[in-house]
Amino acid sequence: MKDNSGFFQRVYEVCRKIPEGRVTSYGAIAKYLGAARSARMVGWAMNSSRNFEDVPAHRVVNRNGMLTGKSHFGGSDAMQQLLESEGVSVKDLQIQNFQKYFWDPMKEISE
DNA sequence: CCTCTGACCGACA
DNA sequence: ATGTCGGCCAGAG
Repeated sequence: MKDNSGFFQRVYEVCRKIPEGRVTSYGAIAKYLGAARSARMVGWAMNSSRNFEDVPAHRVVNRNGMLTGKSHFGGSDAMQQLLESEGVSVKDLQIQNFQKYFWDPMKEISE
């Protein structure tokens, strides 16, 4: 529904819709975009997202609730700190009650 | 222009 | 249950 023909732009859009204190997985976003097998690119899109501050990549983790991309946040626990700051419990790069904080774009975003 | 890799996920042995 | 492999799109060399 946008002239953004790029796959990345769609990922950014969904990420921006992620509510504060909520997290989602790469696969969920990819699935929402209709490319569950392209989950790898979702994470990669996030890498490029560092050019766009509007994209909270720290709210995006892998399917296990693990902060796999934490290493890309400057090498520090910035990602974990951000999540905890939003009320998300994180232990050793792993989100506690991940299912509870999980935010599914497919369910929340119904267009 | 061609090749390879990348913050993943799911299937198969 | 654990380990390995393939797959998708896009950008960099």
